[in-house]
Amino acid sequence: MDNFSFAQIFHEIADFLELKQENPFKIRAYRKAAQSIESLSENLEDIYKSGGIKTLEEIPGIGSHIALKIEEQIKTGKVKAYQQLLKEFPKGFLELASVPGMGPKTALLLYKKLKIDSIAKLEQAAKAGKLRRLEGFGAKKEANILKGLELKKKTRGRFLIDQATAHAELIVEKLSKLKEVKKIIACGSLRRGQETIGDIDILVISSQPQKIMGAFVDLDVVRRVLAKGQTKSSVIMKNNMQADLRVVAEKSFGAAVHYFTGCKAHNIHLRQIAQKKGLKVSEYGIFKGGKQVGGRTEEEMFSRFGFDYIPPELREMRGEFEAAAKGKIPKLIELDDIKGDLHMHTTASDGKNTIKEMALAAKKKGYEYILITDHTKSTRVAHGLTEKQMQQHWKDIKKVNQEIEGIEVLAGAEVDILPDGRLDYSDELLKELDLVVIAIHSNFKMAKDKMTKRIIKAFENKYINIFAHPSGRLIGQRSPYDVDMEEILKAAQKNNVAVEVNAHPRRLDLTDIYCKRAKELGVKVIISTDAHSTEELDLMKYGVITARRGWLEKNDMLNTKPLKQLRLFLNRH
DNA sequence: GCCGTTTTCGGCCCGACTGTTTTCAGTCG
Repeated sequence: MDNFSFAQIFHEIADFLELKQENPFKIRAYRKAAQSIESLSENLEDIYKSGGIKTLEEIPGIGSHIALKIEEQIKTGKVKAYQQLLKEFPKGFLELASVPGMGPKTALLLYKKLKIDSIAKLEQAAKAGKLRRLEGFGAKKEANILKGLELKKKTRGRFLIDQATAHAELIVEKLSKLKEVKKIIACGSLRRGQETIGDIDILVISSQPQKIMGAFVDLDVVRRVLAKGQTKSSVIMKNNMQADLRVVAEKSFGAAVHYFTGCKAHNIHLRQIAQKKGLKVSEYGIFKGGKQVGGRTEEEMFSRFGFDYIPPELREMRGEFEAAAKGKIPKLIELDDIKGDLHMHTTASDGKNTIKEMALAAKKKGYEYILITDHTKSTRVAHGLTEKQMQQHWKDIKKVNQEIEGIEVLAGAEVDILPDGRLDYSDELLKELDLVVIAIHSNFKMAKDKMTKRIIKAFENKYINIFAHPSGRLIGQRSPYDVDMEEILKAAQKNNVAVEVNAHPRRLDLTDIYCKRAKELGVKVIISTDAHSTEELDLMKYGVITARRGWLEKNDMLNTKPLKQLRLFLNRH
């Protein structure tokens, strides 16, 4: 069973306990455990097998009780307490409480009074005007629930990071034109660089919050206003994404930007530390008694408690406080560190631009080198090249390289890993290429051990250099193939294969968690765009932010190095 | 249910907005 499925059980237990109005701290404990499991790079089952209950309890947020439940799941295939909860509540009941505007208490009340136990019944009752007659309800609340239902249907899931970025930039650009806006910044999961974004959080510094609120809810991208208060408003935009705006005074900037960036668990942890020191942290600052003693700058939110500055991408409660206390926060890689892009396509296969166009666009970005990596013959849907075509293509690349000054245009290919682990081209051809990228484009549904062997076999070819989009996932479209990533990374290290962080917002693959694991195992990482057009070369920033979330530094990467060094590392000189 | 440089028991972050209320509960982040 994968970690995500374990986490799901504990998330749901938390949801059920919330319905039962159990001790809120118990509920939080389950959620914390679930999040902790989600951020593990190693498989929970493997951790258990390596040292039993004891090793499970070493995981933060997992204590004796939850460790026993994990063991129970591994040994018996189910958790009794969880099964019990499933029996207690009708199927689909959890979904009720997740309707915007509803919560556990409302859901439970409606179940008791009106026997509502599904979304369909809720909609029926609300439309029939049955809710408004209940105590504590009114016409407005009923209407709000109907709107919540509508919203739930439309906003299926989360948004990709590039879409969210574009919308956040739009709001920031429009509001920053107001003279009352002193500072404006997009915070939340977007600032932390999460792979998908639920809603956009904007923080504004101003002494006239009312004016900002008015301008925000009147923006032409706004479809509906969810809430509008003195200092805080929420809207749904025309693309069905939610945006929240918060206004605070200058003296609270640091505290507010920290609070609004999150994540929640990170915030709670800092507030607990403050509490122990007799201080109080809120979005308004650090307080002693009633007096503000810090929080003007974000740096202060950490330094006041003896921590080094923690970059937003690391604020996920994955050990950042421990590192910050010891002065061990890495100096994270930046976009400017990237010296070349090693995965891109041209009109020769399924790209939109020619070799020359790609090269000129890359040169404009200040890159020292690029690697042209068109598809090989087995990827027929992407017009993969035969050996003969590839040899001609290789000549074309060399020609462009001679024509253009100031950037090295290298000849490569994105070579298919065939189902049996062999490669799509012969060694004779592979060794002619400057660098060889390999990837899987077919037979995604293999069994785990077979898929793992397939990839490791490909790694043993001495002419290959980079393993592209290692998990094969497409966010929101296709799950990763079933593979033992730990073994893959170890094999990559052994065979001197670099792994790719594919920067495309739909891929972001390796994920942050495996970036961190790759670093621990001494595997070199490369960030590439997999661009199919000159515009897509701009996607590099999303790969960089993913690598940052994986705690990676300039020296953990290969395409931050000059070409000579890069080739030396890959034994390709 | 978790956790410990005050603790193995007694704590557990903090504030905004809405709707239905005459002072607050529920939801959200």
